[in-house]
Amino acid sequence: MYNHKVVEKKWQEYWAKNHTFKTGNDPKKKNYYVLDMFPFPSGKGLHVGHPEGYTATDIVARMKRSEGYNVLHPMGWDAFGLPTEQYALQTGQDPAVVTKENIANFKRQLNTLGFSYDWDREVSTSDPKYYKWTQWTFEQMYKNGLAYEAEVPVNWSPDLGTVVANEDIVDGKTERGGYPIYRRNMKQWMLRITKYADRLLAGLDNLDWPENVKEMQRNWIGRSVGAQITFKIKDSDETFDVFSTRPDTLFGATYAVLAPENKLVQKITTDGHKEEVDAYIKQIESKSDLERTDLNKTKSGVFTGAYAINPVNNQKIPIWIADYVLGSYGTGAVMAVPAHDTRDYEFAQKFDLPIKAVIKGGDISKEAFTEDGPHIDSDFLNGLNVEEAKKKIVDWLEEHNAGKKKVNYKLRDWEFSRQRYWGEPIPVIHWEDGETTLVPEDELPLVLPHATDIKPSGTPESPLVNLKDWVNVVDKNGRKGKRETNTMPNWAGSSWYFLRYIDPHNDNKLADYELLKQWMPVDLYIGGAEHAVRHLLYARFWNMVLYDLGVVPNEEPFQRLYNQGLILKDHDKMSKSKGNVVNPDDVIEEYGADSLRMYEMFMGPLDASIDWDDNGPASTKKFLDRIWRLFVNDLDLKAIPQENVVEENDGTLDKVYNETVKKVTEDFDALHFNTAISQLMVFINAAQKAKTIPREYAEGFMTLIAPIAPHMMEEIWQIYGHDESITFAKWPTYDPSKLVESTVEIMVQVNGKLRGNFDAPKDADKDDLEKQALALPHVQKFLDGKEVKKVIIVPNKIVNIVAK
RNA sequence: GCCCCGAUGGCGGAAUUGGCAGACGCGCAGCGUUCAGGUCGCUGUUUAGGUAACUAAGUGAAAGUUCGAAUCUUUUUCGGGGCACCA
Repeated sequence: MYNHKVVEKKWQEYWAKNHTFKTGNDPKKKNYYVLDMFPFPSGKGLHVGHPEGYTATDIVARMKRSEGYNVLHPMGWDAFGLPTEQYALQTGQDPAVVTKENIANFKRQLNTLGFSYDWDREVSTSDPKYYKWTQWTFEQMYKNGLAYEAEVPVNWSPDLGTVVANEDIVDGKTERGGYPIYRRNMKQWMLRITKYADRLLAGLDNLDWPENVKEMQRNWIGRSVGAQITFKIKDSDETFDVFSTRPDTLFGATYAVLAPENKLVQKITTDGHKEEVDAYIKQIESKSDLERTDLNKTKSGVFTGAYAINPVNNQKIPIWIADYVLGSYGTGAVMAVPAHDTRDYEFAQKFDLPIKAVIKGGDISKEAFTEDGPHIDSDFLNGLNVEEAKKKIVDWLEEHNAGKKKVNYKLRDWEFSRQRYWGEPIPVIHWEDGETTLVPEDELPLVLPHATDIKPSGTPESPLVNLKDWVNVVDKNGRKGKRETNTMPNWAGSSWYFLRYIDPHNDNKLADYELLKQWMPVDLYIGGAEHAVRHLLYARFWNMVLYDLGVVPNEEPFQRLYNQGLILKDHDKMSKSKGNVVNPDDVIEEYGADSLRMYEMFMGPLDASIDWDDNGPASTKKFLDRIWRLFVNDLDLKAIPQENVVEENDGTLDKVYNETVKKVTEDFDALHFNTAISQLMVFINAAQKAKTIPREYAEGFMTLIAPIAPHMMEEIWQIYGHDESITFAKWPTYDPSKLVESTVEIMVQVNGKLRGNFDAPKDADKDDLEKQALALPHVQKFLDGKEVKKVIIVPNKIVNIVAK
């Protein structure tokens, strides 16, 4: 009887000992790079969601090896990060030690699943040999003006003791922990990702990615085209710019609004309104972002007492401040056209500001009219529709030096500083004379010093500030300086790990250019949809920067991307607090890794979120046991092939075998594992009924299913007398001539309803088919008393008789 | 509020181009094996009527296009995901 505990261990040891999955480098073969999103090694270990994507890539990797490719299938660790630091803090441990333990546990678990990783290429983002190159890339960015320090409004989380990036905020709260965030001005390291906005947008078009992920990135980048318009302030030399996608409505601007944080506010507010304005600003500042959005269910704002001059008609319009105008987008100021913008309309209604229609259509006594129509009351724009008017007004603005065409993005520069300990030190020194320099390249890596007190400082400094010996430096001229104490976010290390796998031990370069050229871009990248924006946008940006530096050969790193779905329990996400977590260790113990792998692939489409069925692994185990009994005769001393597996082929299984080879090959390539497995079951059902099974077909079947259930297939392969691992067994091919039969079944319909069928030779004459169909007694019954109007014949499929 | 995706038996899901709806598996029922249970093998399983052949209905709902619709079009309901004052 098959014992998964013994056999799986046996082959896992065999693969490790023989380095079976060492990346091939045969120049005669083509290369294939199949990549998993590497995990964050948390203390909880793997849950059953991890193996889903990992099994999918493993199947593809094993299939490609069999098809004769050099395959790169690596694994590593996204090892820096806040959760480890918090856990270490709570339990009084060193994050480095915790990380090491967690990695060991993850690696053990991955190995019990039988994944075919090339462990000689393992990387960890917290390894100084690795983050040397994270720091090196940062320095290149700094030298090229892509990394800079700035006093910017940031998302401060007092609970996490650090700022977080815009990308890390969900529903106004931190993505990790769900803590409130507050706007606060802080000096931060920033990466100029906005410079790449257009390329990040354009590059999406040629990628084989899920459409929704592309759409999310497009929305995140948020490109919009409009005009920047300059307004003068009445009785003042000051001016301000607004951005608008609807410059054509300029004649309908009846007031202007500045963001409360706009610096101009203090300058222009008149004495009579100062108190009110200051009170409003103060109220806004004390609220978290979430409260601010709640607050804004109804509009709020105050008048500054100042007026702006509309450049197109020299009318004076009041300037208000309101927090529905964001300081961080566009120019932090808008011209308000209440007649044709719903937000401005709501505001004008509340504060009784004038509403002036400049486009015909709609009823502005009820709501804003935002659709297209001819312009009215707009001087030289009258009669034009929106598109024409936009062009004309931009020309006019440029002619009169009052504005210009402008493209704006929602994307903002990447906030790159974290006030925490467990991350890559930013390799920068601030000198007493105000100069800022990089740590020289030949001194990299700048190693994160060991620290015992890693409590967040609650200030813009990280816990590193307490390590005086490390922080304080003196140069050769006796000039004193302090090291940057902020660390990088853990998105840094994960933005380029796929490059390091290609040349993981290189001490002189991030990776060898020639090797990168051989392997990049990644052919297939599978991971969770939660990384649709952040990781995938950062990684594309990082790779583009390296591309511009001539370090990597491709602008886009991931050619084909796929998101696996979630595995649910009782129609809900698995989580410790709900107590519905399934541990893969338990499933492997009871049913074996092969059964778990197969079940997760058989559940349904890879990208669907599906409920975990507790007896799912039992059902795939049952199927695997059937395969074992069909092919293997267990004798007391030794297992041998079953005697009905023979050298001769009686032809019974020709069709189903060739169909199986075709369907499984195509389905694996398309990542349709659930239907591939059902076809493998169809073959076994047929083989079980057959008197004999040709050895060629038996072994071909083993090769097809080995990527899903590698342990058992290695064992059977060995029983069938092979000395080598099934890993490199040649992938079977099919004979198309065996797929078609000489006779086909023709379905007969009367008025579209199925009434009978008959067998006919393939590609039979249409007239014959019609005659035979009409002659069927059952069909005759339905034609009784009716006149045949028309007969439609689909060759080799259907005859439809239309009768009345 | 806006954008995207989806809805098929008791359950998970199959169904190239519009052409036999429900592959494959789970579950359930019956029979055999077994002292018994489990395993294993066989049979049945969309619903209604009928011993059966067969008939009728049937892919969230309503309408449409077509000889023919799970598949295409329109409207609508529900579910999931994303964005959310982005001017």
